[in-house]
Amino acid sequence: MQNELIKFMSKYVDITKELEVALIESSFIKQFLKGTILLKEGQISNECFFIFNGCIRSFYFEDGEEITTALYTEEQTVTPPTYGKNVPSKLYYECLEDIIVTVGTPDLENEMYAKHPQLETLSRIVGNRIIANYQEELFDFKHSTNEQRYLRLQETRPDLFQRVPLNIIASYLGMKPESLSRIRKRLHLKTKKI
Amino acid sequence: MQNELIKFMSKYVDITKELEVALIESSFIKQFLKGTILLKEGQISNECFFIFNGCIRSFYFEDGEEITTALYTEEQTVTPPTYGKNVPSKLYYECLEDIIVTVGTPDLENEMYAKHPQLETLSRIVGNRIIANYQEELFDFKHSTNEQRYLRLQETRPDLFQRVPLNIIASYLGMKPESLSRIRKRLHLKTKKI
DNA sequence: AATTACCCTTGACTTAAGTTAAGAAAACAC
DNA sequence: GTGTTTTCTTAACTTAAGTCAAGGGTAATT
Repeated sequence: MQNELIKFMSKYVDITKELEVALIESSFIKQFLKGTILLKEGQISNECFFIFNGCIRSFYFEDGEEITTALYTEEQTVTPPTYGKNVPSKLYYECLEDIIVTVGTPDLENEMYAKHPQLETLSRIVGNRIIANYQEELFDFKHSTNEQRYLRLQETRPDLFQRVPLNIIASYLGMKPESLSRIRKRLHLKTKKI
Repeated sequence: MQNELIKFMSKYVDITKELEVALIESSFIKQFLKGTILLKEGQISNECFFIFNGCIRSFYFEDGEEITTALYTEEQTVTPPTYGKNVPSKLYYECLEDIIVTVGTPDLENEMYAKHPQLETLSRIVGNRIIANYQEELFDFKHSTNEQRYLRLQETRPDLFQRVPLNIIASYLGMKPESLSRIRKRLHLKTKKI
């Protein structure tokens, strides 16, 4: 199981055998059942996650309505915006499926950075990669229509449509379920006509 | 001038006197005139910037139209998504005003990280902060209307409206200049009625 | 001073999303 | 199995954004 984490990290930097052993020894693997709330609004966030298996969504309430902000699946890291900061979370984190994750905490992280400086380099590099991804996602989203957003998600994360209800996907895409339904209908008609 | 950079960094971690001196000695300060293109589409990006003064925008062409993806001003870092990667940039970076910046390169960065491990910690922490900001910006943008996006920009970066043409701001907000014009008209009418 | 280029606004029309309400369809519980 | 809840779709209506075209304003250029 830990190999997945090593594999993920190896994409970005060379992992020495020593570091690999340290990572495996220090990793806390946990399982949670579908429906588990990992973090509630108002709580302090002291945990981040790397998903081996399953799906997590983050959301908040606005006018009594759940707004889905993110959907995380295998090989993704889940770091609440308030992780390690002493401020209450605005977001809920909920397991949409049974999940298997490693759990990280600020203390554990700092301890590991002190022992293994390469890990800090790794963390910085992965961070830069994530920043570049967010930049691109934001730019793309800003300059596309709901239909293009739907099509892009189908291309980049087709699995989501097999495992997450459409109303949650609609919210994640920033539209109403009715709009998503209409878009899907339009596209089906087009493909049938061809 | 370098004090601004130190001030910026001090927000995130304690800067030792030794590091401060090293930063000041190693910093390349450059000036560019309004209209200068810092990076062109197709070029490799080997420079990042910290803005002391002025305004930079990034954009790309789509169907012959300029799409503005970002607007950077004082105390912001400008890191092209392809910075340090050996791939051609899709984006242009243009000075909307005369600017004063420090210029960073991957080589210089790595040299500094090797000499001053605290700087790597700093970089990691600032990176995490930037990630949290992008997350929030993306979530907010997804779940708001064009009018709310306009109002939020007015609150968070009112200076932009004094220094950047409205058609560029419209593009940055992901809408057409006509829409921005109508939104401003609607809002002016509302405030006058009250 | 006249010309040009650029920026901003306006109006008419088209298209799509939000809203409200209602009803299938599917999943779940008992 | 039946009943219940959740999810998904549809329709009618309202509202707002995109599109196209035109015109006014302002600053820069010659």
